[in-house]
Amino acid sequence: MAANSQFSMAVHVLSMLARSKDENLKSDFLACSVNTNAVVIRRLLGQLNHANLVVSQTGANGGTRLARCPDEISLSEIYKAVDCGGVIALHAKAPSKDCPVGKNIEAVLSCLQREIDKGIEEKLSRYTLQNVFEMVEQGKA
Amino acid sequence: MAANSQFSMAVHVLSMLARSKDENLKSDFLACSVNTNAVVIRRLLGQLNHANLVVSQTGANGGTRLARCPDEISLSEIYKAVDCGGVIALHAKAPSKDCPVGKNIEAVLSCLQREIDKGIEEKLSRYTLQNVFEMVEQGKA
DNA sequence: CTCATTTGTATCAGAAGAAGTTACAGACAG
DNA sequence: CTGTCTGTAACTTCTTCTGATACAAATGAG
Repeated sequence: MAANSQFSMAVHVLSMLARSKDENLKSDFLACSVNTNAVVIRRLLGQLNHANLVVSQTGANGGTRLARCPDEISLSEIYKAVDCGGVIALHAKAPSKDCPVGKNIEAVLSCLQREIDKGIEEKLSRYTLQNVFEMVEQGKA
Repeated sequence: MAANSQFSMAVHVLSMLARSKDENLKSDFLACSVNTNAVVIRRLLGQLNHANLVVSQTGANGGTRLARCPDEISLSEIYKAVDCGGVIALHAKAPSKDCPVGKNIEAVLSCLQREIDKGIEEKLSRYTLQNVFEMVEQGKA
């Protein structure tokens, strides 16, 4: 299970919130649709809240709703909100510094990583939550 | 430790092989530079061999060398050779089919995933192993 | 032919990280 | 005040990657 199923969950949850515009949705209800635990959802919502994508409310009749209109939320914002740690993971353990390749490879790779991440965000920024929501509603990708 | 440190290791190892053109390198030696275990390297080389990027030889004086010139190996080939399972992981457990969003979200997400992967591969295909090798040699990314 | 070397795999133990669970304090509507 | 929710902490699985040991098969050297 990769670290970035977070992104999938986030888009799922946000689509649900987009669907019920101004109504507060409860973590329990969301968890049911995503087929996971309510606490997992709350942890995720915490990240989305931190990124100012959603607003939560405690207490009776509490729950969560979008902080903005769905067409003002780009997928790249969602991607950045959940920390899904890049495409290319650098070496787990640092390579040998005694080797001419090992000494420099990390710098080259992290440069490449930045460029790829930039590309992903550029691509994701073309879609809004509204777009996704509409695709889901039409039952067609 | 993400699944795609495989890609980093692969680029590292292939750079080493590019460096010592026609000489067979042993998994033990490579493991030392990458700072990992020889078996891990052999597992990785197995994938690269399967993708026709390297050629291995058993027995005394055995080892591994590139199957092609470094300027004929693009990074996107390396990316595809190691199975680093895409940027967006789909839901771990399938979402609820009773929910209008849960029912369709996976199709939309996997469509998005394909598009992003295509973008990554397009970006990676601009670089060859030769390019990386040169950057490493110059000690500059 | 025999032997030392090296890959290719299988298998298992350990580490790390994510997900699921339980529990409870704090906020808030009625 | 009471019942309902969120936010968070703490703990237990579960899964996946890595590391390690072992050994058969290949192969070059003597």
